[in-house]
Amino acid sequence: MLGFNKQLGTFFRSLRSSGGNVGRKDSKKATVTIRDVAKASGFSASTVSIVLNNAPLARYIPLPTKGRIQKAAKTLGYHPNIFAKSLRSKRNHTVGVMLFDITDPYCTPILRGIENTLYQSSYLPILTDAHNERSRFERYLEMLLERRVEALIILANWLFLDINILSDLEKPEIPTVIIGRELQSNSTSSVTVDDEGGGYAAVAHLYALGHRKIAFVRGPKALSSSKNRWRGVQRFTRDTGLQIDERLAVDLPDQLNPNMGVDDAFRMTQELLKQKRPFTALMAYDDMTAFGAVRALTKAGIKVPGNCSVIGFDDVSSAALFVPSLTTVHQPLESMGASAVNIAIDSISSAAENRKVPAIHRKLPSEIVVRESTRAIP
Amino acid sequence: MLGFNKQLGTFFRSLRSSGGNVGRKDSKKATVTIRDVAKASGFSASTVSIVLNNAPLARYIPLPTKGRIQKAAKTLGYHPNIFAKSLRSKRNHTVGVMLFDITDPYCTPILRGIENTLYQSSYLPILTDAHNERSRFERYLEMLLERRVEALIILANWLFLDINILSDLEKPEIPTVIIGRELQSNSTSSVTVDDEGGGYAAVAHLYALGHRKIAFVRGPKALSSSKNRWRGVQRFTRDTGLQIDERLAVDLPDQLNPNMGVDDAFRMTQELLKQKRPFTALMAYDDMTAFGAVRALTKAGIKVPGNCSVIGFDDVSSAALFVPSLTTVHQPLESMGASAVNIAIDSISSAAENRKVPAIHRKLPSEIVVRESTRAIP
DNA sequence: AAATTATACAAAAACGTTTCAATAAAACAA
DNA sequence: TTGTTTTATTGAAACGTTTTTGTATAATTT
Repeated sequence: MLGFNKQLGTFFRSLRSSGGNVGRKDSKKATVTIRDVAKASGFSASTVSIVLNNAPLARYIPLPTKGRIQKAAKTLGYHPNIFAKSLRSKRNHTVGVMLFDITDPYCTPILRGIENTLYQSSYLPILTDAHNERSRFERYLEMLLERRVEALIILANWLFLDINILSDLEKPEIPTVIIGRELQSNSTSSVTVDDEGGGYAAVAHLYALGHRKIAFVRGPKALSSSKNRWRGVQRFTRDTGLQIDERLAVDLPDQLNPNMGVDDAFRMTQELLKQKRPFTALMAYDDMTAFGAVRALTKAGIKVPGNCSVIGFDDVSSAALFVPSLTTVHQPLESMGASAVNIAIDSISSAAENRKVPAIHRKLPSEIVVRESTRAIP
Repeated sequence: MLGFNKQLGTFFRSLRSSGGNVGRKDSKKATVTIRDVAKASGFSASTVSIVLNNAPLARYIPLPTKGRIQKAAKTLGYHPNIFAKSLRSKRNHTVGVMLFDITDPYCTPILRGIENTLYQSSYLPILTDAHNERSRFERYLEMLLERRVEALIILANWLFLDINILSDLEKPEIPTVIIGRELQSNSTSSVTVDDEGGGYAAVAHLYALGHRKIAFVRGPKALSSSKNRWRGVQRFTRDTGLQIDERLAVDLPDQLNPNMGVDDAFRMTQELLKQKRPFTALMAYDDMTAFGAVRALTKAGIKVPGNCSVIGFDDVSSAALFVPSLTTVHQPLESMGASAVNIAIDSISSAAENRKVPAIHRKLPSEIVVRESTRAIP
């Protein structure tokens, strides 16, 4: 606490534009530079740089010298100018994080994972949000590349990712990892969750509770996660012989706003109910969809989970708060963010050493978390 | 779509490390610099710089010259090196955004507002998240200052802000605006919402619906927003003579995790119920608190809003999705973010012109949004 | 004793900009 | 004509680092 004030105090002073270094010749200098430290310590700027960065040559510098330099740097409140540093080293310890829609609750935990892991390596994220607009994505991509971020982490949430964007990403020679969308590319890494396994586990859960008449509100057809989750369901039906009534399976419309998913799901569920085909459980594409479905069911006088079980996917933070709290397939979002950062940082250092490493594709397991919205058939 | 590929294509090429500029002498250059443009266009680097930046001197440069330089820059795919640029100009079009907990749903819309407004001015945010840890905040503060961000925007969500942090912020000579906490400081600007007015409106809404026996789950005592909202309630009681039973007013414990607010509220509401003092409405500190309260009420067999109305505060995105959807006091979060950025950018340009302007303190009105969780007394 | 190697430091050359001061030509005024 | 201003362009000096190369001195080996 106290140490902070002292430490940062001198830092601020050193950044201040009023003359910090008294007693020097004309002394109207704004910041304290490496040369100031050199003069104060009695060594040259080169030596100071070598000592302060622990460069290879620092091996030859005796301890007393190091000590004096470090002391001088500290008392002067020296902080290297990051622009000059980057200009030389071409590195800036910054990565670009590109979201497609920060409004999507799916983002937040991933962001937390990204930030936390970056922090451990003293990297800082520059955040951009494409608002689901392609042109905005491109603009941001350009801005980030101009800034020479050392890596790119792209959050492909709820994204109708067309092939072109992928190919655009191949061009820049900068480590890139995309979260939530697997590419067969060997220049862009990816971190995904096992959607198919999750879909399988979700129906399996309902099945185990005795449900046989199950309705499905699938995600938009264009979404790869939607396809994969459904593939898991189909695999389960093959494995067990469970019959799916296709008339009880509807698709959310292709649509850019993830939060509209709730309203869409609400409507689709109402239409499902209009058909008067009984079902005892409903599997939703994701949690937002599930929220919409529960709302429709409740409004129709169908109790959840009393008369109908509902299962979601994602485990967004509000899933646990919902009444009834939502049984769902948990995605390890924070880990995904962490994973992406680890891949990115590894790539950065590989590139720094001129080692070529192929793209990494990591698929994390999902895990079902049972809460109140599903119940065994009486 | 097509234009993009062409544009960015040359950009990528220009950043590539394989020799981009063929035909030059030894031609193993990694990037295309301003001198390349100079040679290609037949003018000097100075002129190129002046033209491309529209510097004051550009006034004297005839159009044909400008044209040739711009063409050369474009065909070469020249993009100025931002480090060199910043090294000279001491500006980098970057602001630091410091959150105290990104997990707090209150953050997201503000972040959206910040990002969107920055985008308009071609600024980019560096995102940090203190995880409610003081030491982490300090570390991040130092990192951001080292990077010479041009301004600081601090999101004081659910923060037990001690005086020291405030005073620390006074030191750096960099425009700073804090969201969610008003300071009397005249060096740090602030953007807040009218908590007192919101508290007043909330209780007024319940009163108008006929409720007279109202329970309160107040926020942690240390939180200024908690105090201010309660002050609004008290003002209302003075204005109307409404009686508040102090035994029906409880406080959330001081605690760092905003999402734990739900559990805390759940417990506190249960204890409220144990007292067996009847109440027909409950006003919660914020939406999270309200979620916890609804859960406790529902569990105790008390229907919301049938037997008890509940009102929240904040209007986080899940408030509308909740069943029943939550009546709450809407904070213009996105506008708050936008407002903060506008203040910050204004301050930056004032500082650039050596104009001293005092800190700005903006207080935005809140607005009640009526949904399902409140109902008139029969 | 001479030759070699290890140690300890510094000078200078980048890195890619922007900007100030200088220059030269052209235009204008006296 | 000469002197002054305006227009058009440039060389060179920063900006603050890091890194390479060079040069002493000291330590070690032959």
